[in-house]
Amino acid sequence: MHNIRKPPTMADVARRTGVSPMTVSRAFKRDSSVSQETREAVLSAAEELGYVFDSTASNLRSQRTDFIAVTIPSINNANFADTVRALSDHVSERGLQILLGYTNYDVAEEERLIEQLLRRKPEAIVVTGGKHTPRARKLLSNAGIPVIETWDLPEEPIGHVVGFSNALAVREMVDHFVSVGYRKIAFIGGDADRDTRGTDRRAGFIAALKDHGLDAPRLIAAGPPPISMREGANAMGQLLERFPDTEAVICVSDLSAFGALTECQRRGIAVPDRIAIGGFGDYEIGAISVPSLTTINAFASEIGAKTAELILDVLDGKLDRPGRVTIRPDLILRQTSR
Amino acid sequence: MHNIRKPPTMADVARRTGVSPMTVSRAFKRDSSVSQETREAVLSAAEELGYVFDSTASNLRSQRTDFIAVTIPSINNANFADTVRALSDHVSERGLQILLGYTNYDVAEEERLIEQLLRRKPEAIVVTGGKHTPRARKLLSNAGIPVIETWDLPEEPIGHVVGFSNALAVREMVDHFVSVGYRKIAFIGGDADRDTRGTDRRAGFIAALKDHGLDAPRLIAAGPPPISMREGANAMGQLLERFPDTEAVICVSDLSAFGALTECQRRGIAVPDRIAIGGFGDYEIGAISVPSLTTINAFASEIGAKTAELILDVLDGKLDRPGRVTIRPDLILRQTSR
DNA sequence: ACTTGGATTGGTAACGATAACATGGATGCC
DNA sequence: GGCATCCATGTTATCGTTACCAATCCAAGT
Repeated sequence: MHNIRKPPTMADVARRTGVSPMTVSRAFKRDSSVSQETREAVLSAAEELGYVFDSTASNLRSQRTDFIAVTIPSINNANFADTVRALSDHVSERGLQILLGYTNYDVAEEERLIEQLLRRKPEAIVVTGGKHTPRARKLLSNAGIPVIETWDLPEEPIGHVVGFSNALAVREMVDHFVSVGYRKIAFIGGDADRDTRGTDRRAGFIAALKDHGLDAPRLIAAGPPPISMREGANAMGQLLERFPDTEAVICVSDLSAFGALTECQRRGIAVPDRIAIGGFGDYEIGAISVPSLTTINAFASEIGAKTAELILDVLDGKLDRPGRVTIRPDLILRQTSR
Repeated sequence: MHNIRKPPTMADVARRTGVSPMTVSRAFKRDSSVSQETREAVLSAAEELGYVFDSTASNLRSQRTDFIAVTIPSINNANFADTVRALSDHVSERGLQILLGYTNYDVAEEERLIEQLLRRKPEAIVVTGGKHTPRARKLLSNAGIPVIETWDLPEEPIGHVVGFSNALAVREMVDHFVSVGYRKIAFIGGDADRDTRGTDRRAGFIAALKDHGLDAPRLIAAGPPPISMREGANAMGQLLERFPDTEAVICVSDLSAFGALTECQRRGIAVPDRIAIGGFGDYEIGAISVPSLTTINAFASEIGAKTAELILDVLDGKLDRPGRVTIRPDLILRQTSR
């Protein structure tokens, strides 16, 4: 027996409780001043009526949505997922909710997504990376809310930044590889410029080799991002055929590095004795695989946590100028390299 | 030079274009009847003013949010991510946007999340799994929107269902393992009942063994979910110590199966000659690892796609009674088993 | 010339909550 | 006791868009 009538509103709850709608509204907030007694009466009346608080009305009137908009390249990437989870955990304590979208590693898609997200009037917007279309930059600048760029250190930040230099992180690995004697070092990454962090990593690789007086002819393009295990395996196959004397390879992520490792295993090529492998991102697989992967920990969760902290500070008015949190990635040496 | 004035509204755009606000509203919709000329004039005036459409007002007045609420146990799980991505891709073509939350494998958390999501007035809500608190069930039933339970086949569905039987899927693997001669078969899964799909898989495992006249004493609890690679490796260690004569082990997911595999590799135990391993979920790692993992493909993306289809049909009024889409998981035999 | 009908545009009120201000009563302090 | 203060609650107007209905215009048909 289900009446098909309009769902109850605060006015209905108010009537039933014998108070004004305003009091009902207050009862549903955490901190507003309502007597304990009244609050309980209101809430139980609401429960009886099956009342569900209507955020849409609240959002319009109060000009607050308690949304934090977030864009990531892919929803299916453990690094970004870690960042989002940490971010979500921290801001949800304050009643803020993540509104997530993914760009598929495409700045045009990112622009569309940013526009769509801004229409929802979030309290702040977090974007992954520091490269955007001009219109996206403009939209973000004019949004009138805190903008946080992450996973990168843009030269001209739009607002706040919580990130690290992808190029420098890879350079650290190159430096180490050269210091232990590797000279013929290759890089496996995505095509062209879609994944801007991947592109930065490759650029860092080339620059680092150059500083050691080494050329970088061994660049393997593994296809359009996302570059995952399968692409890594294929790329390793190409590398072994085109440059069989390669001594070490740095991959754009642990996923491709693991794929590359398995290709070596399939071909009976000893890792690291015949070829060393380095990854990026400190994914769980790198710690567990046999042999375990040398990699770079970019502290994905910490990026999320720091971003949350920054957002809360800005919303509390505790920070009036653009914040810049620099994460220092860590080189983790494991079994796939010396 | 940044004026701190109120952001422009449709009224401002209307004034500048020399039309009524109503016409501006129409120009921002896809199909409304406005002349091409007028629409372009409105849109360019909007761009000049830096006008951003305000969904919050639209949502309230039109009583539509174009949100599809989705709950998943963990944001960091490739299976659920695949489902959400497919779902998102299909519904976004119709202007619908995913509003995602995660429950951390906890029904109490799920209840809180469902309540929070429903306040946002989504057009439909998709939940993972078929086990909920009584209050969560009630909230969903009374929400007045389509409810879709996924990744499970609940006995008493709340509304629509797009899923499969976790127990039957595992049974298929058990049947195969028995048919090729394994008898001493173990199961690695999470503690107790938090991950209800994991629990169903274990129950299916026990029931299947029983039907073959076999006992199931080899149940290894790998800790609270999520059970990932590390937990799988630890559990395999326990298994090898407590039941060294085990011939095969079925793991609650490919992640734990891979962890288990690596533990064998570390201990020099031959897979599958000394012990066979089966996983669940057909994660990429299972196809790439050496040896590759025998697993069950539950068609995560297809669940998302079918869910999207179902939602669109219901919203279009093409489906008036509860839909039930049953996915048939596929046993994939690879190198970790006969 | 006059009606008919489709296409385009406008006017008005309303969605359901809450910000801002007001009020009545209890409490505290000198 | 008198006045300031605080607490709990009420009143009114409003957030920005769009549903609903009305009006206008022009082309086509009789």
